[in-house]
Amino acid sequence: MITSTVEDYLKALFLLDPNGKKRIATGELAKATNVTPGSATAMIKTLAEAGLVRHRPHYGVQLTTTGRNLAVHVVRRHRIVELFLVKILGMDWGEVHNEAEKLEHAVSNEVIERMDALLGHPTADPHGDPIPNASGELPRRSLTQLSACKEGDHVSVARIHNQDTEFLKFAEESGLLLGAKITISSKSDHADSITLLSGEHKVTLGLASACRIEVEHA
Amino acid sequence: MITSTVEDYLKALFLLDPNGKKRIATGELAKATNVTPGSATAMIKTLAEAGLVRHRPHYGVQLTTTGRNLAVHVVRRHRIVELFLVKILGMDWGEVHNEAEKLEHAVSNEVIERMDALLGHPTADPHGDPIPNASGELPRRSLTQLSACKEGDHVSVARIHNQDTEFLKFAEESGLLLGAKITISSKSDHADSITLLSGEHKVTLGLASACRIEVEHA
DNA sequence: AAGTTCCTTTTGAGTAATCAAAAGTATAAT
DNA sequence: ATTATACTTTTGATTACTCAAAAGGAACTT
Repeated sequence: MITSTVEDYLKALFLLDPNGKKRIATGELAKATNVTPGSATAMIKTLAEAGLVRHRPHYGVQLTTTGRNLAVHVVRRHRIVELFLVKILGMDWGEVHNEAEKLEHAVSNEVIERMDALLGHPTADPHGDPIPNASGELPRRSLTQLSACKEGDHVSVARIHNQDTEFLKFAEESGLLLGAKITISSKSDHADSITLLSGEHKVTLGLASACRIEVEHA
Repeated sequence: MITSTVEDYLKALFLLDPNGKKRIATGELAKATNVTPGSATAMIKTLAEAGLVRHRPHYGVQLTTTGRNLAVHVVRRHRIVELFLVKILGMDWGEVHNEAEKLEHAVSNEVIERMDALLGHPTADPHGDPIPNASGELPRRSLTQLSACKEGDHVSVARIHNQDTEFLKFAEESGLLLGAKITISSKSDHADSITLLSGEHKVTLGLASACRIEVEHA
């Protein structure tokens, strides 16, 4: 049986490289799963023995097709649960991530499919992250990082992939909600910041934060 | 931190004796938790060290106040989740038990309270089992075991505490749903059976099954 | 080419749970 | 009082993780 720990490692690998093209370093995986590098090495070995990853020592690790398939379903469960908690139970979008971290390992397929139907087969979770469908395919949208926008651009917020509760609270207060129409008022690579107009709000973000926000050109 | 295994043991002890008056034998606990007696002994020791149970070797084990309190909240989570799965997600009452066995360890208090509110603060789950309130108090109803009814009694089904999916399917097909009005048409202690009328259905049950059904006198 | 740095892997040890089987205890039966 | 039975506890081993710290490998400088 697949343990929830294994699911967490697979999910981490998937999120570090959704396309499965890159090789992931042990240290990267360790950081993503909050364990020491030694623990990651040990787990990589068992994942490789189970045929869930390919590994070449001192080089990197990559999901196999089997591994990716399992991972994508963990992500599906996570995102459907998140949306469910927000839409049906009325929870705050900033607090559902941690909740979903636990539930993604406990909800059955049956429950997920019922939630999915109740939600009308959604394609994105409350943060705008795409929800893989039941076959494990990710819906494709062409989004741009906010940090890559030019002065004068009119765009709408489509995704905020930052799970930090405090940041999400700030984003909400600044009117940076999903679907919000914003205008880039200025951008400075020297100052490492971007300023935008969102309704009546004038917000300045560092580029590090801005690249975690994705937008859609109107 | 309390592991989900510990929660399972506490819950089992609670369900074996909801009033906390009896001493539970190691073997009973082992059977309820599906482990070998040796495993139960080992766990009892760690529970006792954590102050969750009182134990006298070769005599029996009993929940402490702390242990009972934790247990009753596990049961609350379980039953609210069950009702939620049936009422909100439209699942079959026969299949939600196993689902809830996993979810009871994963849902937070926050989620449970929201489910509870959405369901209108229910007092019983889909099997008629009482749902403890947020303070851990069990609602009290005066129910009678179906096996203790006399010929001619008019009663209504209030609780079916048998988690076996097959039995629940049979009960449903026989019209033995919660709230169903039934009449005891005959009872034989020799034949170890009871026959009753439920709508147009005439059903005969063994007393072993009949004592797992509780009824309310009209 | 040698050295330094950074990262990865190995090693050894610990925790939480499990089981099978041996050893021990209490109760009931003779 | 002894024995048998039935249950409980102990023991020793296993699995699935974890960490800290030692050892090893790859790559960049100089």
